[in-house]
Amino acid sequence: MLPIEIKHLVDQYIELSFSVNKNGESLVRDQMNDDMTSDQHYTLRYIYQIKSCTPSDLAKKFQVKKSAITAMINRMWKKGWIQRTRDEKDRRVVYLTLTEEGKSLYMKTEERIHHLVSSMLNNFEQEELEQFLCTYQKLQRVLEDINKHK
Amino acid sequence: MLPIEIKHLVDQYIELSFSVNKNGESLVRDQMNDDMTSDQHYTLRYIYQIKSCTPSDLAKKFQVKKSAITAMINRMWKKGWIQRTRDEKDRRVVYLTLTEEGKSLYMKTEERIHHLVSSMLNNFEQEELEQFLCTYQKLQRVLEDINKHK
DNA sequence: ATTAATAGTTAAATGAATGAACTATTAATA
DNA sequence: TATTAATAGTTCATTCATTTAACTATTAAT
Repeated sequence: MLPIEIKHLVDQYIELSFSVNKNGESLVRDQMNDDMTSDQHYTLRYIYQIKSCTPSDLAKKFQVKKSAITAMINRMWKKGWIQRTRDEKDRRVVYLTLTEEGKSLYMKTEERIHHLVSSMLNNFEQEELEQFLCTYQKLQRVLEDINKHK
Repeated sequence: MLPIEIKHLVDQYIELSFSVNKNGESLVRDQMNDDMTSDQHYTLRYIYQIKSCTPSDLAKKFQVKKSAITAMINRMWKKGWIQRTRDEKDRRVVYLTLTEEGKSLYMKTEERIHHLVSSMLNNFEQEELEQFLCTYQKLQRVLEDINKHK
C-alpha cells in the first residue's frame, strides 16, 4: 500500500464501519419482537447453529467476560428460551441448548432478518458482492488474529 | 443476482458482519482510556469533525432516542469534555462543542485507533482495499436510504 | 495431599437505551 | 391575536449489558 494514500483510506474505513454498524444495528433491532434484543437474537443464532455450547464459548464469540454471559443467559432462561445442562464427566461445565420455544422464536426472527439483508444485497451485482465478501472474509481473519495474539 | 446463490451470500454477510463487528469493537475498546467508552469516543469524534452540533443531530447519527443522547452528554459534560450553549435566536436549541480537554483527549485516542486500523488495512493491496471501500460505501448509502424511508 | 487452574456464578457499580411525562419555546392557523 | 401544533431538549423509572472482584465447585498438576 502506498503510504501517501493510507490516511485517507483509514479515515474512510473508520467512518464507513461506524455508519454501516449503527444503521445496520438499528434496522436489525426493528426486526426483533418487543421482548428481545439483538444481542439475545445473536445468542439464539449461535446456539442454534452449533446445537450446544458453553458459556465460555459464548464469551469468546462475543468478546465479553463470562459474567456478562451469565447475566444474558439468565434473562433468556427466565423467558424459557434456553436450557442449562451439567456435563456428567466434568461437572464444572454447563451446556446451553435452545428450548423448542427458543428455536421457533429464533427461526421467525431470523427469517425477517434474512429478508432485510436480501433486500440490501439485492442492490449489488453478484460479482461485486462476491468480491466484497471475499475481502470482508480476509478482514475477519485479520481481526480474529489480532484478537487472538493480544 | 442469481436467486439460487442468495441464501448463501446472505448467510455469509450476516456471519461476517457480526464477527467483524464484535472483534473490531473489542479492539477499539482496548485503545480507550479507562475513563471512556467507545460510544463516548465516537461522540467526541463526531463533534470534533463537525465542530458543533445539537443533541438531535447526534440522535440521528447514532440512531437512538434523544433521551439516550442527553444521558451520554451528561456523563461527558461531568468529565469536562463537552460544553452546552443555547442558541440565542431559537432558545429551544442547544449547541454541543468540545472543551480543550475534550479535543486533546479525542486526538490522543484517535491516534491509537488510526494506528490499529492502519495495521489491519496493511494486510491488503491498495487496489483490493479501494474496491472494498467502494462497495462498502454503496452499502452505507443503501442502509442510510432504508433507514430514511422507514 | 496439597496446590493450580478452570468453569461458572454472584453482587455491586456503571453505562446505554427506551418510553412517557414534562418544560420551554417557536410555528401554524382559525 | 389567541389558541393550538410542533419542536428541542430534559427528567425519571426501568431494563439490559458490561466489568471487576470475590466466591463455589470441580478437575488437573506436582
